[in-house]
Amino acid sequence: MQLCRTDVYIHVYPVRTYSMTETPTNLTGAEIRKQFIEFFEENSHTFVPSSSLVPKDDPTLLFTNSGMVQFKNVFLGTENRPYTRAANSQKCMRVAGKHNDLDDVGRDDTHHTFFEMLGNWSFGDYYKEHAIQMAWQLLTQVWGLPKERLYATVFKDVEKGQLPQDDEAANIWYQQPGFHKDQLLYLGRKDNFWEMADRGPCGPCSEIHFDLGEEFGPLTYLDDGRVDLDGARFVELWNLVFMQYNRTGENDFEPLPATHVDTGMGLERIVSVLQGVYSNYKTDLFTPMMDKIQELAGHSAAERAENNTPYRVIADHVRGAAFLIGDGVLPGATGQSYVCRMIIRRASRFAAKIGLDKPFMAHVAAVTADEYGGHYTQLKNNKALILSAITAEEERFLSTLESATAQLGTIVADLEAAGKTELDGATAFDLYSTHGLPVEITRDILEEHNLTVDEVGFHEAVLQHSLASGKGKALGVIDTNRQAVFNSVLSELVENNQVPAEGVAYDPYAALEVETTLVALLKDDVVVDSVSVGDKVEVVLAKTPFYVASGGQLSDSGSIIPTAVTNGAPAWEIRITETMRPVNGLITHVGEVVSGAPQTGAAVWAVIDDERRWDLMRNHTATHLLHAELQAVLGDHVRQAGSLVAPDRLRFDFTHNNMLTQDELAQITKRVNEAVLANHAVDIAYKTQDEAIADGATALFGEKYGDIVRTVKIGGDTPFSYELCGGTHVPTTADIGAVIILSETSAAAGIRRVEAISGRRAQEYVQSNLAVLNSAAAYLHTNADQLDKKVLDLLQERDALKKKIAESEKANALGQLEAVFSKAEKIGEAAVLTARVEVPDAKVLRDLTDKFRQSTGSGVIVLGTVVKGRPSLIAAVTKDLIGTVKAGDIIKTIAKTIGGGGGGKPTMAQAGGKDASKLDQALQEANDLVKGLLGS
RNA sequence: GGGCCCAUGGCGCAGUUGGGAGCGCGUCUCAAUGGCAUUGAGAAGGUCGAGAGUUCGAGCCUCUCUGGGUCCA
Repeated sequence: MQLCRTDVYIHVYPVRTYSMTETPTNLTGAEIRKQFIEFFEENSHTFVPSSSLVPKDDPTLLFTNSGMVQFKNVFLGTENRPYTRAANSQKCMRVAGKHNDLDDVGRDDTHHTFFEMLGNWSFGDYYKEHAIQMAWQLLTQVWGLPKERLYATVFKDVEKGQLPQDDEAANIWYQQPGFHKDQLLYLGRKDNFWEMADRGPCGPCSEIHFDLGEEFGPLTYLDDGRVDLDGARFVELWNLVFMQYNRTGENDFEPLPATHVDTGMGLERIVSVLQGVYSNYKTDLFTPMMDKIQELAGHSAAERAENNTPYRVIADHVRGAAFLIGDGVLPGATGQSYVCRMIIRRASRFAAKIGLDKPFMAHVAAVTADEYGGHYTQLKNNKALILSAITAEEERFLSTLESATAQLGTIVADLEAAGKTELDGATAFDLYSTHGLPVEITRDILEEHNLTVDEVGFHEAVLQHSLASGKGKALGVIDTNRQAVFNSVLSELVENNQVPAEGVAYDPYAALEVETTLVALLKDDVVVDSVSVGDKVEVVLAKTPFYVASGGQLSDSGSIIPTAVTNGAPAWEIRITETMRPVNGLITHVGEVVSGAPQTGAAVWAVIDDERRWDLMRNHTATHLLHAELQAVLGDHVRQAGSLVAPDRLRFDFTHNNMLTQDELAQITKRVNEAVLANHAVDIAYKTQDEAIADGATALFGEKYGDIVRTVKIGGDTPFSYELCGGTHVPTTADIGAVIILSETSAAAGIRRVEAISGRRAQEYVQSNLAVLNSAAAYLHTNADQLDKKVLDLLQERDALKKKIAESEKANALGQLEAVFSKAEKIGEAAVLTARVEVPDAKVLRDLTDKFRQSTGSGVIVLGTVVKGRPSLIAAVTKDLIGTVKAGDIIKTIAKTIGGGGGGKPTMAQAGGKDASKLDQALQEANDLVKGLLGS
């Protein structure tokens, strides 16, 4: 298997002459990318397609930020690939975390959010000599870069003097044909030593720098007389990393069993050098988008030149957003999705500066998709989605701005009314953090009113907000200690031959129980030999039938019991609730010891809960049917955007802009159930990724494909569902039973969510709902199919009766009032009435007081009643009297008498209490009180 | 993962130490005009996101949850 060659064949391309300023190459960016890959293919490298921008199974990274990300586990020794030499052009994103270039984008010619990194790799194959040799040949012979302008750096441990200086690399450089020996420099750890993390594989590196020439200024020199490569006239082209150590401690470097090469060269940069344009944005990687922006803005060449920054920002960000959406990252509020939103909004802001204040980016994104779709097919395949998602985000941003701007409008009015000239920082920040109004826009609007923002206060608010947010654990970051524990567990097990070199044997597709060995036990992340009842543990087995949650399907649950039987029963049992893959190659079973004392080394049965597993399989296959029928009924724009396969339900998110109609839902349900009844075989096959895609299998977003993929096909030779999928499925579709869609909702902008049940749950659901329906029909003396009409009739009847009762009660109460009106006394001009009435609720009491106030020009009324055993009081005063007597005051006083409280406005107040027997007393008090007030 | 904001009729919104659920647009009916645009009069339409709590009383206060917005990680 090992493809270890010592005689490196270097393919010789025809020599190309090249002179920097006079005749730059006419190669396009796409051709340069292609030549890079072909050059290394000719040198026995395997072309490995770029992995997704979203690193799978790597919670420490938000985005793929260099070419080696997809090979990380190969370097760590936990993953094997069928090749030892690889080359690719990797999609990268640097907008978050340690590498964050966002604020620099647009200000200069070299920074990007999204970029491509060319690289070649050796996994225990060739080393320094051939890596340098091939790099030199590609740059000088194939691409014809002038040798006198190329500088190389190698490692010297100037900081600590601990590691040997890399004379080996230096000597190789000296041997390269035409290399200028005085153009080699030794640099320290900061520049020329590469580490993946604090611990792990690392080694010296060698960088190749290019001298742009005199027009970028004179050569500058360091104190010791060496040329300063950080000077303005140099660009770093290529970094060759030579991995040879495993760092095990602060000062401990052990030699790796095999040495590796990892190189990286920014595509945009090498293209700008080869095309002789000195700005990444002037290469043909960007000019088509820049031209489109100019066309949309209607600018002249001079206007375009004046607005270089907005042009660069828009071109970069739209390109980045297109690639993100192509990899399934839609604009949203968290994680990667937020970054996608952020760059679209940032572009929108800069677009406004050049008059593009309506959604327009889809036109630019279309150019990106066309230009890059040849090499990156996901751009071509998802073009419609990319365009619609970008437009939707622009629209959302514009409407957010509109409502936030309106809010700022009232704030401005208040400021001006108060005669202030400055908006406080907290408010400015609140407009941003709560309502999404960027502070730049706030400043612009304030400026129009000759107002300013308190910048100091604003920055303080930013800091506080960031501090408050940082306290929460960052998204899914596994702490490195835990990872180290699991890595050492795995390597020890492999070393002792307790698990195979490629890790724990994983086969969730065959038997539901297997006989194996318990090879490790962990409690609180510490390896232990035995555990006891009640302990929460993690169990490692040599092989496992337990499914590890992935692709939306949840883990299996089950038991681990010893094969040895004591007194007719297993000596112990561990209940497993979840399985995990903390590091590649290692699978842990998370659970609790329910009996006995399990020990490492025991021969065991690993037994899955089979009914639950069948529920999962039914729901997973049902998900595939649903996906296929959604696409068939709604159209080809339907793409999976998330999926949950649980034992009791399935949830499927997909891209679609409108709510589904009842008709569509009915049709989809019908078709899915027809597919179930047709009893199609579910065919599982393993093939290469290329074969599967060529065969018509649906590749989902964000999948990291190995070289061999698992395909799930339903419908025989003319399949209607054909997906790449690692999940577990029923053998034939009739095993699913009925599929019932329970709900259809919105999951996010442009994404609908369907929830459904199948199998046992569907059966229970139908049975229990039918029971309810039938008993309801029986109560109403009708049949189930007439029930809805009957209920409607009853509701109408009920409403009519309620209305009638309310009217008659009100009439009755008014009648009472007329009867008590006569009891009203005259105190001066004012009529005073306190009375007890019988009414159904407090609302009628209010109606009565209204009636009183309407019929007497001036007066005070206090009414009392008892509703459901509790006393209730109301007082009302006509407006002319509220200077003398206030309804609220009366109520507050007399409410105490009935053991309650109350209040209200001067004209009307209410109270409730507990002691109904004191109601008459309270009314008498009210009468005395009012007379007293009016009399005085 | 954390901070803040929002949720009231079909839509857009108001609702002021807790005490009458309202406005505009739209819908329906009637009238004016030969008809339409339109105008006038009237009507229907709301579990105030869900649940719990405090209170005599909650759209309003407290807590939990759900959905949406927004920023930070």
